[in-house]
Amino acid sequence: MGSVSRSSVAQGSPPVEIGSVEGVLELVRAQGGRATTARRILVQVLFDRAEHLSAEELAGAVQAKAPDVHVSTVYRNLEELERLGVVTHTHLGHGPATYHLADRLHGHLVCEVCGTTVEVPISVFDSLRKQALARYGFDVDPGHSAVMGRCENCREQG
Amino acid sequence: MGSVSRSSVAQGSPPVEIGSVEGVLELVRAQGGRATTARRILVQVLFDRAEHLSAEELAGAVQAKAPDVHVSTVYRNLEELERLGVVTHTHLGHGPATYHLADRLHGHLVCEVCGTTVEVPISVFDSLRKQALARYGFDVDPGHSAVMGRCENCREQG
DNA sequence: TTTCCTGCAAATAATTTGCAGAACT
DNA sequence: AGTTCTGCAAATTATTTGCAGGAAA
Repeated sequence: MGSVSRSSVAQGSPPVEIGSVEGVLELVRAQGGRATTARRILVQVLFDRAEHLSAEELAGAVQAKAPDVHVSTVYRNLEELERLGVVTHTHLGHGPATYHLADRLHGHLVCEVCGTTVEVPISVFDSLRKQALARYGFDVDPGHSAVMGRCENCREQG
Repeated sequence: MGSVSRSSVAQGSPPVEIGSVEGVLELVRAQGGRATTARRILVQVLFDRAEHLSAEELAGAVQAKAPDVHVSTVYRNLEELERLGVVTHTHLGHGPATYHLADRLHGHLVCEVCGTTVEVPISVFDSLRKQALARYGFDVDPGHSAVMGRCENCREQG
């Protein structure tokens, strides 16, 4: 137990550190992938901006640094990063899917009136999770879920 | 208690009975809407088939009776019926939105592997609901929500 | 120099909208 | 008759895919 990635064994490959841009790129390389400019900038953006961003928005942010990067490239990279467990996406009701780093795990409460997303700790899903597993054999993935309803603001108005 | 819609009062307008096709159409008329063929068949289909159906699938079912009804008409009618509180829709992860009668209220567990939807009583959401309200002022709408995860089958395989 | 990646264009899927004519009331 | 609805075509939005050239390893 203890340090998972620090110990340097004789001539083993260096530990993969997933908490940094270069760490993620190393992981990509370890899987036979390559550290391209588009990829590096996308990962950088994901680290810099913690919000829920759509592929389109991510593309915009990437294009601020490298104007030629196409949305389709962003989609392909997001897919790849998701396969590696670095990124997670969520379907928030209407609108496009949103993406963020997998380590920032949380549930989503999405207002069906104004669209605002409230991030909540996954512990809020504990009871639901337990019941779903016991009664339906269903293993809830809170980070991938969007629960609809009305946010405080809209509740006061409506 | 008992019959909600049977009593015939002196000369008041007849009570709107929402539990039948004609009842729904009456409600539509009461709002200035019209009882068209497309509308009637769509409502019929919604009563007959309790499953989660996409607009496309509903259109298909309607077209079995009236071949010329267009998907866009189905979309427009679903929107209208939703406004009247007769129909509810849910976004189930990927894929199209699905629709069903509002009285069949339940939550949805959607398998992120095979796409299967498990319907669960909204009581499964009680704890989540209570916490969301107390801690975030957020009023969860369980019937509109899709919680992602893995169904029993896919859990056994993966 | 080999394989992976990218940009671009075009395809696909889901939904929405404009419009002129058809159908309810 | 007057307004609401409908079918169709075309526009929109989100995402995926084929391909030929460009770039990491």
